[in-house]
Amino acid sequence: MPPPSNKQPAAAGRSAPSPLPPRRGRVAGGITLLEVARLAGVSAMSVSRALNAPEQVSAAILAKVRAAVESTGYVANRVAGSLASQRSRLVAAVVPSIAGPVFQEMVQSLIAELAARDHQLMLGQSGYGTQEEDALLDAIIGRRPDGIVLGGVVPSAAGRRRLVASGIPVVETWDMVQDPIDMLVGFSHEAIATAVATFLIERGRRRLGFIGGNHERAARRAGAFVDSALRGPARRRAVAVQVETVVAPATVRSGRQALGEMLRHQPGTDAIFCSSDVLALGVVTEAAARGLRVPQDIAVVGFGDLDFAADVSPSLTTVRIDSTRIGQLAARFIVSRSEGLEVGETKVDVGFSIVTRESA
Amino acid sequence: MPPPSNKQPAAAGRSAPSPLPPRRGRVAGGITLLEVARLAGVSAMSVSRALNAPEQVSAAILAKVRAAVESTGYVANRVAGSLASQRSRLVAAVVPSIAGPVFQEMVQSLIAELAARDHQLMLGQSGYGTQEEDALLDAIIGRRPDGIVLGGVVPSAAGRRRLVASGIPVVETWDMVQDPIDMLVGFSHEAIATAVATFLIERGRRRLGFIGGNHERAARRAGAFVDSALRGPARRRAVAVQVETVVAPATVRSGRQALGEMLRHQPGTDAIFCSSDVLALGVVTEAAARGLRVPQDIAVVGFGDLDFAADVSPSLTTVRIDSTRIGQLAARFIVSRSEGLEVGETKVDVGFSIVTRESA
DNA sequence: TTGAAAGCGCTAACAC
DNA sequence: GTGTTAGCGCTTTCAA
Repeated sequence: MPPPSNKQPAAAGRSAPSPLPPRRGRVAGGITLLEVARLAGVSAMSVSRALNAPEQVSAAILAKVRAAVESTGYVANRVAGSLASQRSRLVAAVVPSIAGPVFQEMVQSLIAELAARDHQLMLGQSGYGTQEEDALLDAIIGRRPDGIVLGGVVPSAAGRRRLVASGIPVVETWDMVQDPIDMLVGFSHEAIATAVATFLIERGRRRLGFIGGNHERAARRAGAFVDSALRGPARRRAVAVQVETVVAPATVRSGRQALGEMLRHQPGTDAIFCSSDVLALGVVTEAAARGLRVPQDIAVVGFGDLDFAADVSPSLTTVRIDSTRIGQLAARFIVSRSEGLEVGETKVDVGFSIVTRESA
Repeated sequence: MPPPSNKQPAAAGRSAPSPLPPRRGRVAGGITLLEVARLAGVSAMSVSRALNAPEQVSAAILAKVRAAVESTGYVANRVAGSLASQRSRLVAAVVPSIAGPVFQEMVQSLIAELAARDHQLMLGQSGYGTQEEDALLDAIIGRRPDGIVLGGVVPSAAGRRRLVASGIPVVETWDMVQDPIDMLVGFSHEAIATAVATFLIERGRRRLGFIGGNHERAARRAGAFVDSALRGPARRRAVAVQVETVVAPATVRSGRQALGEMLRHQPGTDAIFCSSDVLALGVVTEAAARGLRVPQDIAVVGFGDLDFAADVSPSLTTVRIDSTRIGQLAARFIVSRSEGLEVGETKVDVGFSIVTRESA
């Protein structure tokens, strides 16, 4: 034996020059797979299999392992599992804010659908500026989630590049963008705006208004709304369209104020499309306060079909999106992808519907 | 060179009897710390330090590492980091549902506060029965988060035991329970119910009503409300109190229906305390539909001070909780704990206030 | 079906 | 300040 002999029999070491101190103390931690294996009198691998693929294991081993797990209260460390298997069973979602009820339903269905497939959701909020958003994306990528769901978030060019480079499956939602990063589940803001404009014009409205948040999605909707309102034969188009912008997140209050602005800028407005039911509720409330009758004097269309839309007075005509389906599809796409399954078409337009109620 | 020469220079091997096959193929993965280190011409540890504790590293190395990171687009793998350091920088939160806007504000502030301290939030939804909830807790424990925040969730005895056994810091919120698992940030449902009952009685109301969800928190509030309404000298107490229960989650519709029930069971009810502003909005709406004036004929008090409370008509008198503060404190407690800092008092009552507006 | 070995990518501990 | 070593707790791969 050459120079300094190895003092530590159990540990491996290069054959060559190293002092090899005794056990270096790392913190203990809880019960591990190995301990369960010893207790059950089987190998670690058998425990792992019993837990993750019970069908590959004999009944005898299964019973022993289950008993050992039961008696120790062992809960497998998924951090270690993730590192070894390169699958985290974690999915990240980024939304502008969970405050607006718009993304709630999607997040909820994401959580539920993922839980059913033994995955968990990590939730991030963007909407604090590009800088922070890119940092958030890095924090997410660092966790190597099995997928990333973007809810109404348009990443910066740099963010987009990192996303692509990471190789992590991405599902963009809410918006049928032209050139998706990867997968896509959404609907067309333009199509909605066009449909609502047509809806209002067909009902004889001619002085239209749009109230939306100061973000890109609303802006796109506004543009399409104006365009389609002013298009077509003279008898089938608006004579005026006005757009008002409110600071996101939209509130009932900002809706009330926006109606004031709208009427100041465009007196005689006889129909308003709001980019959120919350805004619409504000508009309806303010209209009542001003002695305007809804829908006789002014028609109001909201967006989201939130839970209160049907039950306020007057009930709200609104655009309904099946957000639950969006969440489900996003979850399924990601889980399937990470299980190596072929998923068919991964660009899905879930469409929308106009729910006609009293306000329009 | 002795027997089977080591074919693989980079890997260690026991000195003794093992066949040592060649490289066993694991999937490649992306760029690793080691590659960045090679590129920068420094050790892996220096890269790790440059990234996590730049103050411990010389400017020269820092620059080299930064350049290498920049050029490769390297994003450190936190799964590996978590396993090695026993700190996941992940915090889990469990709420009954993010659909009810009640927990939204807390979750939002949790996310924000955690992000500011370089932690992420994992979100779970309970409220699918004890079975599922315990499974959810195990899924969470398996990820070894740095902390678990329980929002209005009362774990089963078994769940509680596993939580304690896991050694993971737990913050219970929303409710000043008697015997917390670990840390606690909340308020007293009883104190609120008592305060509201007193508030209404002092304003001359005598036939009180309570409308709440069919869950334990609301039940506690209902009990305390009834108790304190019927306590005290005859001239300062209610002559009747009626409790109506709605299926959670509360909606405007269920509030409307509940008012109907209330008036059927207890005609002449002149004040109602709702366990959510959403219910209160329903009650107010239904009252208007029935020709009852609010607050003259019937006073309504809500709970939550949701964004619309001040802006609907009539504006809602309601109980306000500083949920943002709850989220902040919960995040701070957990992060401090996982950094080994002493946190002082970890049972905090954040209190509440009654916001008086038109409806009462 | 079961087990042994190696290693996922990082950081704690220690030595220099 | 910087590098070396071992190992976090699991799963993949391969061999029996």
